[in-house]
Amino acid sequence: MTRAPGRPRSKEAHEAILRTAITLIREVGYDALTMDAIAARAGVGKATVYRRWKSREALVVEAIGGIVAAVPDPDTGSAEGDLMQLMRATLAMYADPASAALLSGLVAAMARSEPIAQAVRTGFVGMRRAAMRRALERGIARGELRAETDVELALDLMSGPLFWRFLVTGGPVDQALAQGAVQAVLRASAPDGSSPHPTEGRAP
Amino acid sequence: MTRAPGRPRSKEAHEAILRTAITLIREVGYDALTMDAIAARAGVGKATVYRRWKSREALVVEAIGGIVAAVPDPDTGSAEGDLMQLMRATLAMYADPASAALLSGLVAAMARSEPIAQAVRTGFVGMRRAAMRRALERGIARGELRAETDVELALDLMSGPLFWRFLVTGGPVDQALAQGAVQAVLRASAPDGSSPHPTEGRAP
DNA sequence: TATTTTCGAAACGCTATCGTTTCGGAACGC
DNA sequence: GCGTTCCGAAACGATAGCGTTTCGAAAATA
Repeated sequence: MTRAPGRPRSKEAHEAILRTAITLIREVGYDALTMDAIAARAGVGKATVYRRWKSREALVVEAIGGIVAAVPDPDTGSAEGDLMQLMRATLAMYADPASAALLSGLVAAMARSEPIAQAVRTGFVGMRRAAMRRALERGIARGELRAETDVELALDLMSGPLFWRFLVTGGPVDQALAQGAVQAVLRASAPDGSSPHPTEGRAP
Repeated sequence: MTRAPGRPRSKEAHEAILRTAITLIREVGYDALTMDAIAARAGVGKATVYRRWKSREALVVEAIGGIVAAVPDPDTGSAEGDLMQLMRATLAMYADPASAALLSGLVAAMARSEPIAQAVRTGFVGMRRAAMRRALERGIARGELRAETDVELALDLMSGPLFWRFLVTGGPVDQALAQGAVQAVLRASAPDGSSPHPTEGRAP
């Protein structure tokens, strides 16, 4: 690895810029995000920003990748227990004003920028999704869910209603909703002849 | 009713402005929507726009109210038939690039403006929701669904996954998804002891 | 006909953001 | 110590949207 001459780029500035970008998306959304504001808030010259990223989009893509939400990876012994624990973590995200604003701010950006859409899908959304997928697959392996279960469909049946209520209907994004979605998936994918075993409630 | 003196306001201009606002939200989204562009495209002076609406937000709220999507109100005799027909209409909306762009353009606006959020909820989203609610309630009256069914939850279990896939995962918003969501609701809300009767498929 | 109001079009001054450039100084390799 | 590169800060000209105002013409009432 050759070492370039001259002063090396400041790691602190780099991280401060990414951190500030996320903070500002939370506060004002993606569309209202300006390079001037990022540089000023990060205590950095604009030239320093443009030296590293050629556009706002490129900066945001990298910043999104840096959001590493703490997603649990539970193994309670039952699909219902695992899924509900993951759903509670998602409820907490929607309940946190900062995270919620970030999400709604990114939705508009996703619709207009494919790179940003991919970053969100493989980033913090993808992490949650992967954890839920593992919980479902363990449930299938245990025989709690049918082997032919459409996992992608099941995932969207659980994540979708929360997102929909949060962004569109404005209805409560609460435990009852999470429970209803999980129960619907468990009942729909229950092995033939098995009776449901609602240990946490029944739904809808 | 007294008649004001002077030249009356042009109904044509009024409607052209509202129509153009919708068209431009589809094309560029809400954030990039400008009064100059609306006036120019509508063939109208900016003063004419500002004479009627004091802000872009007020204009958009009224324009949203004018979107009267043709929502079917089916009565096929079964909850499954009715719901699937409504879901197919929703699929068609997502499949239409114009409507889809409009929806994603409005999501960002809803997050930042409560009047706009209300207009969307009571407007074209509310119409679809009301039709689905009627289908569910007929199903309850017929005994296809339990009387204690949480109708609001059931509605969100069906609408949410489509919205989620469309905006976030980018997965297919197709018949299989609609069917999976409807089947999950029907199974979850089936009366005790009844066997499901999947006439259109099984899911997930 | 006289008066009033709206019409489309254009220009106004103002502010904000863009991406670039310049500046003196600081941090590195050689 | 020298050359190079990056640093934060500031200013640059350009573009764009804001909301308002002005203009002569058109459309209504009285």
